[in-house]
Amino acid sequence: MRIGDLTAATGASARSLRYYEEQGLLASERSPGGQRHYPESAVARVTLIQTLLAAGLSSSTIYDILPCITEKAIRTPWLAGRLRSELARVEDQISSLHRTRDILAGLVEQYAV
Amino acid sequence: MRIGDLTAATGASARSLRYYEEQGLLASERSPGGQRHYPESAVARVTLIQTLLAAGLSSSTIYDILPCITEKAIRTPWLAGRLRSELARVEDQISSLHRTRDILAGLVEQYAV
DNA sequence: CTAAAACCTGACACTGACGTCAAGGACAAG
DNA sequence: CTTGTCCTTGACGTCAGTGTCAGGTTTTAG
Repeated sequence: MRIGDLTAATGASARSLRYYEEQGLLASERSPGGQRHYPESAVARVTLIQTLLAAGLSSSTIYDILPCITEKAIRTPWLAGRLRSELARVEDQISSLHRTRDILAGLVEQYAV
Repeated sequence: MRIGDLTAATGASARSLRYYEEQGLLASERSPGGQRHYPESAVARVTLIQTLLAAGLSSSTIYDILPCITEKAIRTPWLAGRLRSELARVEDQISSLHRTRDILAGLVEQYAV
């Protein structure tokens, strides 16, 4: 598939897809004319990237952990620590969001009365 | 208290406090010489602002909803809708974070084996 | 009174994930 | 072959929250 098909399939803009490639998150083959071609699996990969980005992971963090999602063989102590610290960060963020949700929910409830 | 005391009490930088004021999130009295003075209640207010910012609310959104946190009398249909939509956004973000947490936790578990 | 510390405004810098525009090349359909 | 659509690279713009620096004023301690 070409880049237009991938944008249609994932909702990511062409700009974003090129950016992901620039950051090493997404690979592409090139046609003789230089145009990008993606395998079907790229759809899932882009979806995953979007999920992680939406969770506040930076592209460089995603760059670090993506390989160990797709190829399970890569296990280094450094990577394990990286994963754990990102997990901790995400859990912190979740509890922070819970606090905010409770604040907002309380307000909404007051309004409903 | 002066701005230095407030930074000490909240951890927010002086720059951030001035920014909050610029955005209408935080009020201050001025001394004859023009220096900011805050009431004790400013500590709680800044803490709240930081919580909401950390949850990804924009300063303009916080500007909208802050009055109805501190003064409960303000109830308009528009504001109620605003609150509900922000609540929905936060809850979406929480579930997105849960997905990411599950991904990371699964990886960490694989590594632990 | 004076020196030091704290504060002021204004402005520019930065980061990250894009949007957007320009100027041109690639490619399928007719 | 041509036309229209899709694609390319490169570069600059954006936004939000904050860092930081400059040059000047205020407040506090001694």
